[in-house]
Amino acid sequence: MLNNLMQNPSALPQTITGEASELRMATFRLARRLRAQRAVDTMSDGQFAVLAALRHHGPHTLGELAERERVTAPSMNRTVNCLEEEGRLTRTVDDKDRRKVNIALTDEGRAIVEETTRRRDAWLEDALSALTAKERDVLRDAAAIMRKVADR
Amino acid sequence: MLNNLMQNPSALPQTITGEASELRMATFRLARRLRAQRAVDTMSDGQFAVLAALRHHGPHTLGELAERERVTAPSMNRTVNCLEEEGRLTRTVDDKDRRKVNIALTDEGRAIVEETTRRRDAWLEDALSALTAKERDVLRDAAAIMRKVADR
DNA sequence: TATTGTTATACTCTATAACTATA
DNA sequence: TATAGTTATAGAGTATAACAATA
Repeated sequence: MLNNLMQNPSALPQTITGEASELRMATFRLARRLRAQRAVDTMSDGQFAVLAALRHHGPHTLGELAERERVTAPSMNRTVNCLEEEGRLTRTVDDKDRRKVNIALTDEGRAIVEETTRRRDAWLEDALSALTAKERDVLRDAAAIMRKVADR
Repeated sequence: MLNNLMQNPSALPQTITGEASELRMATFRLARRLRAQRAVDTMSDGQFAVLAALRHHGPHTLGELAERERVTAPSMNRTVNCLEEEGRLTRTVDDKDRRKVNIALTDEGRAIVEETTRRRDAWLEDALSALTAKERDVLRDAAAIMRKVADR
């Protein structure tokens, strides 16, 4: 292998190029199928992302939510207004700094996140159960590596 | 393993449940990072998806594009209008059925798809090059399995 | 005076309903 | 009469600029 590389410096990059394309396409395709599984069909991805952030990272101020989801504060304000009207989260003024609002999930909001998560995992579990034990091992190892790649 | 299953029928499903969650989160996270790499920052995901469909599956009628992207015909019409005005695709009336329009990429449209693809793969290649050969093998095998799961 | 959130306004993308042209 | 596409119109999500409340 090292020898091959010295004779042809592009051998490794070429292999990685093809592998990257395959992984990119497979990732997009699987993400698309998973995203289609949701508890509330009428909710946008942006709205669901807010509920999921609150579920996994606890209460946020408006500014924190906007930064996490990479939208402007007015835009996040509108999304939060919709979710508040629908009873999926609550706004309360912060006691220590009364400029801030603390945004937290209601039980209903939490239930929506958990039900969507459950449906996505159920769909995927069903698919995994049709694979061989060896194939599942590969995917288990791959998941850890993919997270490392995505979070770097 | 079989013995274990017979003594405890939930052993396999529990393993798959955790594995499914890990794979779901890793897939979403990697897809998000990949999607952020694009050639034209002002183009929406919906617009890019149309160009990519034309690039990979050739010319489409308006109805075919709408069905493939799961939007309504008026909605697709508007997206196609924008892309046509920007010179990224062409509309031509079908010779055999003059109700239909054939929509095809221009050279500029094709270049945008290819440049975005190139950027995403370059980002991913860079990440893969930091992994061990064994880790890349796992991802290569996983990509094939993920496609099988997504396409079933 | 700076920071946090909100309101005003406008543009894009989505939808449904109505319309035009062609088969 | 049915089908393919388009136009009319409205609702949701995004943005920037201006404003209000608090630190």
